Amino acid sequence: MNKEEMGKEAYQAFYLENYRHSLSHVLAKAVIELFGKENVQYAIGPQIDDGFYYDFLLPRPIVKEDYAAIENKMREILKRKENWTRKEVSKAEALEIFRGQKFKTELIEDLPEDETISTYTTGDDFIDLCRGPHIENSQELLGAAFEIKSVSGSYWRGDEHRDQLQRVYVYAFPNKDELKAHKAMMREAMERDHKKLGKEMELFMFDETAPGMPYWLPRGFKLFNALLAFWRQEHEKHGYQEISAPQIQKRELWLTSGHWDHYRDGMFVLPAKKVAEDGSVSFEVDDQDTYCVKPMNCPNAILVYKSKLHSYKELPIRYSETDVIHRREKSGELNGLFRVQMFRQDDDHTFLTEDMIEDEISDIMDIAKTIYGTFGLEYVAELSTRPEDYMGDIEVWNQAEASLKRILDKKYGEGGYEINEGDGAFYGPKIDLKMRDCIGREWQMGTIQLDFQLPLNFDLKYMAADGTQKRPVMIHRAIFGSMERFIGILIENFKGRFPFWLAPVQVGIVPIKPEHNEYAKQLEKKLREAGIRVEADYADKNMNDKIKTLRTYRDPYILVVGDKEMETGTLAVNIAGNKKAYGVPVETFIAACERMNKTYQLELEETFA
RNA sequence: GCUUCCGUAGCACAGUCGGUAGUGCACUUCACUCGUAAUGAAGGGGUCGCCGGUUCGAAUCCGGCCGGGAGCUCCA
Repeated sequence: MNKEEMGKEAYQAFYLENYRHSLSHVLAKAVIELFGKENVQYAIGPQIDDGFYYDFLLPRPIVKEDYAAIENKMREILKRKENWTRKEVSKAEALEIFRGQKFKTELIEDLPEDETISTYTTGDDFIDLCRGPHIENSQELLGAAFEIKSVSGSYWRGDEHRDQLQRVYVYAFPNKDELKAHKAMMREAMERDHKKLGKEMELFMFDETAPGMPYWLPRGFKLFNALLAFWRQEHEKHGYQEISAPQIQKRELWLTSGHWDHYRDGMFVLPAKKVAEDGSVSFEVDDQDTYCVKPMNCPNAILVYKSKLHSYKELPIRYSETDVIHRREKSGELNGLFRVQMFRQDDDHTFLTEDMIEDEISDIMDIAKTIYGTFGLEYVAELSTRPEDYMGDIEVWNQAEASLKRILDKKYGEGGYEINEGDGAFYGPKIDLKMRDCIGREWQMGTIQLDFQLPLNFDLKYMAADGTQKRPVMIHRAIFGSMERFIGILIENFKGRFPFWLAPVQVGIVPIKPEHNEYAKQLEKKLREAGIRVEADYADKNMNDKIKTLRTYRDPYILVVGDKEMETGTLAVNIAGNKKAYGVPVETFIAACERMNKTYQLELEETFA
């Protein structure tokens, strides 16, 4: 195919892939030349969004000091201007060519007997198993810009029980400018890092004694509460009722729910205290007195549902819950607020009849649209179907999956969503909502899960119109997913400059001299009475110091008050730490703040007319 | 859990060849009373993550553990 037939964009994408993929062969060749062919088992080397990687099994770890040598070797190879030749071989021939290369051998063995196997030879000493296509001569890559990004571990075929390989990640772009732009983007992402901003803005912290369990600091908790208040307001409109329930419960409950069997590794368990006859004390997991810290809210919502008999007329019943939950994670998986062991879901469990499912899920999607839209976030739906370790009747699963597909087809059009086969929860299929932040990263947030299993385990019922008792269906759902993770995403998405309504403290006041304190106090009072989160610095110190601190906190507005303001009753407003507006009447400013709090608008107002 | 890197004052970091610690910001005090990101001076603050080993001597070398980052696997 050529440029004309493919169209410009497709051609560029093809070319980029071809470049990256070909460069990955060059990386493998370089590593082999540096380490010696007999010492290298090379696995696979695909292209990725910003370059490519290649997995190797090597006699020693590759360290940073090796990067330059590898890059130089790659450049040296390109300068040889070697020809790349494609050759089709039989399975037997392929096995012979890659004798001694266990990963290649395994790949070949897994191919069907009649598959056409192609190899690419670069120069006269390097051959790789590859579908292609590739460049024809190394000189085509001479202009390409590449740089080793990092080296890390990865499992052969993603299986943690198999060989752990060293994965060499390389940035690769057609030219230096694009590489430079990409690195600038990476730096931008680093600057947005919520762990860095969270510390700077005093939003949250961690302590070694509680790994993965965030402490919300005063400023951070103001933000947290503002977010939750918004969430509550939206859900109230849709008939949600909030409950709160015990944090720990006897093991018995988790046996009934199935979590003890399916989720035990993820639970913090409190063993029972045993006192022997000789007075010695031990702790054991037993049937009676062992408690589990809740990893999920569902069983409690069910107990609340079960506390009385419900009529079909009451359904759907929606019990929402934002209690703290705890989940044990493997040590290497924790990551700031993105992956924690203690968090709050914006959870809900809805009890309803089968024929209500479609309307209900449609309603949940409307809520999601409103809420994500408030933050300006784009999102896509992803359907996850029956996993291997599923519980329950396969027929029920099939029906549930079919109905979810129907809803998604209706909402987003056929093919307007993704399907993730086998990735559902053990109790039912689910729809996940994934968003993209303003620098293009994808996050899993909301989830909507159908559950036919728990109503069965807990023998749930409702009184149907015909006077018989029937079993309700359950929906687990969350829009933010976890409040903690969502706030982490928001910090990075907004780079700490939150929309006004969400900012921890919305207005900071800086009196220039102590004699302006009295006026500043009146102003502070006025703002607070208007429902605006405000702080003022009355310390006897240089006004520049005060401004600096409030800018670090990223208060949306900083009001500097001095003689002029006192005389005229107006304000000097520092907007987002950057622009300035002078002579703003106090009432006008307050009205703007109240408006932003009411409408949840994204943009910070800059003119106060 | 695995691979790899890291852990020095509240924060950001320096610390050579092993000889019991420094800088900047922040904090405290004094002076300055200031118009939008660093006023000046003085001062306080550290069992160098924890435990053990090597050594006359360990922030430094070795081992284990705890915590953190980047990935893998898993997940909200």
